[in-house]
This record gives sequence, structure tokens and C-alpha cells, in this order.
Amino acid sequence: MHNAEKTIVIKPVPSRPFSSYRSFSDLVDGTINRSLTADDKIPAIKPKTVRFRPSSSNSLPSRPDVSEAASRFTSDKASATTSEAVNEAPSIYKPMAESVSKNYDSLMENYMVNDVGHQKTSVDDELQLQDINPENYLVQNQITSSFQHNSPSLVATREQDRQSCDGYNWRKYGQKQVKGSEYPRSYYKCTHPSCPMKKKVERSFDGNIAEIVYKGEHNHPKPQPAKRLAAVSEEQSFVNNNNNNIGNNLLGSSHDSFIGTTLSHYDGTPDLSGVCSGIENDNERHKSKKRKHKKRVNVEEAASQFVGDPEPLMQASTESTITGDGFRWRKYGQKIVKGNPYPRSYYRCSNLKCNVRKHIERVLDEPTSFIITYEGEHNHEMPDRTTNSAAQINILSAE
DNA sequence: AGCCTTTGACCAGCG
DNA sequence: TCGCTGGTCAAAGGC
Repeated sequence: MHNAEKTIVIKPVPSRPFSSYRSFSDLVDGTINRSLTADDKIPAIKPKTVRFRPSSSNSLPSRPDVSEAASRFTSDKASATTSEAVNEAPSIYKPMAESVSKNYDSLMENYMVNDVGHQKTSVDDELQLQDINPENYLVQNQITSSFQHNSPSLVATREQDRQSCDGYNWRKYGQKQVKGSEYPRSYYKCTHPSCPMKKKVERSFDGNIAEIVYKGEHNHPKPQPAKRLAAVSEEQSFVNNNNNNIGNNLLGSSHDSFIGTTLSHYDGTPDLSGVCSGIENDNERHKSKKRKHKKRVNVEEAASQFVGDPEPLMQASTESTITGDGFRWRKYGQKIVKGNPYPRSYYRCSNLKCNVRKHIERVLDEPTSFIITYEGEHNHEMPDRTTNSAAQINILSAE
């Protein structure tokens, strides 16, 4: 692994809208006002050989290449197909960062898919997903504690801590400081018996996720979510009736007063962002509480500087899209960044009061891999995804 | 009691 | 063969 390059990619600065990787505070302070240059190269995630010792206690071979998100996002039929492939998987695996699962293909597709009745965004064109390698995927996150605002449910029970927002239960079985990473890496196993799914999480000292790598595939359905707070439905009704977003009223929307949604509330949908993983333990909860009181940075200001870039973004659809990370996004542009022939797509949280942005780009050296970078904090709850999940299931069924 | 995290020790691949 | 490294084990303690 090219540690130096990887470090750049995963460095948990809260913002990386430019390939020059300035800090978010720099952006806010307006210290960036230059255009991209040839020196602004996008670091690629290089292949990494992962030595994997088959577990003697686990009769099910695990292939460290199918994302949890992806597997979660596929039908049982698709999972069965993958399992067949798993049986032939070697015990030495390549790179978690080099390619994207075939499930991730559909996942990424849905990641950009509008809900019922809405067309996909042009992500297929942007990212050329059709050639995604049925192998691994990696989610890179630079996030600053999303999802923690005004959410009583996050001050949760231990059970809820254990259950990540991806809906599965994890048990930490190790932690190690790995060379080349400034943060400790934690190792988690799915707590379901005989499930080979694992994940590695690198978390900064303030609790932000620097990197999440999923390995293997769940061989079981997602655990039944904890009972949802009764208040949610009422709240959601309110939200739905007050949806300011374009078109997607069926889904409900983000709203500052929206409270009570449990972590398990997004059934069947992927969590590419890892935004919820930052609340997986008590420490994280406490940190999240602290972050509540942090002054929110003005992402809008930073973005306006970006828009003023000499290489303007191509105008994109103004329709909002609820995505795999549970939030609704509106694409506001895309552009070719020097050093990478693939266009980078820019999204903004469609909640009018929220300044979170993200961008998605292919990895130069590994076109089947994507880097998803988050910028800022959501100041609202996740939209209700029930309807969206149904829509996604329909999409999968149609395939 | 059960399940979790923590953490030092151990193992195996690689150069 | 040896040291480095990443991944895993397992005992101990906590909730």
C-alpha cells in the first residue's frame, strides 16, 4: 500500500472539495481562491494486499470484497449468487480499495437514484458504473459528525450503540495502530453466528471516521430493527407535509425538528457514508454531544468560492435525490479535475437549512473504485427512507 | 448471565 | 532466517 497516498485520501479533514486538500476552516476563512493546477493531483487509492487467514471457526468462506452496504442492498437472490462465488474465493485477497463490488454497482446506481417516479441522475454517465468490477469496494469518508444533531435517539441504549446505523450488529475484536495511519484501526465482526462479515474502521481521536473498509458479506438478513419510537410516525407526517424539496414528498424530508428516528430506521438501504458509525460507542456519543455545541461552519461560503472557480461546474439537475447514505442530495455540478479524466460530481444536501456537501469521484488508478467525500455536518435528521427503500427494492426486482 | 470493549500476545505473510 | 507488519485471539474487566 502506498501509505503516503492513502493518507492523503483518508485524511480526516472535514472538507476536501479541492484536490489541494485544504482544511475546512481554510475554506471558510476564504483562504482558498485559486484555481486548480496541474499540481492538484488526485491521489489514488492503490491496491492493497490484504492477507486473510481463513477462520477455522467459520465454515463459511469470507471474501473480503463485497461490501456490507452492497450486500445489504441486494436481494437474497443476488446474495446467493455472490455466495456461490465466495466458495471459490482464494484465501489471499487483494485490495480493499481497488475495486467495487457488483453489488456496489447497483448500490451506486441507487445511491443516485431518485425515488418513486424519478429518473436517475446522470451518475451512470458520470461514473461509468457499468464496468464496475465485481470485487471490492472501499468507502472513504471525511466526515464531521453527521447525524448527531437534535437526535434524542442518539443518546441511546447500548443496544443501539451496538447496532450501527447500517442495521447490523458488530462486535469489536481488536484495535491496532497501523503504520501509515495516524489513527487506530478497529476491527469489527458481525455478531450474527457464522457471519463472515467484518469491517475495519479508522477513527480519529475526536470520533470522526477516517476510513471504513468492509470485508466479506453478510449471510443473513438484517436484524429486526429496534422498535421505532412512536413519535416518529407523527413527526414524519409533519415532515412530509412540510417538505420543501422538489418532488419527493413521498419520502419525507429532512427537518430540523424531526426527532426520534432510530438508527435502525433504514432498512434495506446502504450506508455508504459511514455517517452513523461514529456513534457506535459511548465515547462517540459523548463526543457527538460535545460537537452539538460546536459552531457550525459556513459551508455555503466556502462553496461559493468554489463555484467561482475559473473552471466552472457544469450545471446539473436541480432535482433532489435520496441516496444510500440516507440523506437527500441535489447535484449542483460536475467537473473534470486535473489529474483525473473522470468527472467529479458535486452534491449538496437538499435540506434548505443544511450545508453539507459531498462529492464523488472515481479513483484515477482504479476506475472501479470511488471516493466519496463528505463536507460539513448535517444539522437535521435523516429523511424517512421507507418509501425510498421500497422504490429501491422495486428497482432491484426489475433487474 | 450475556455480551461487550480493551489490550497484550500471538500468528502468518512478506521482504 | 529474521524482523516488520497487519490481522486475530483470548483473558480480563465492564455494563
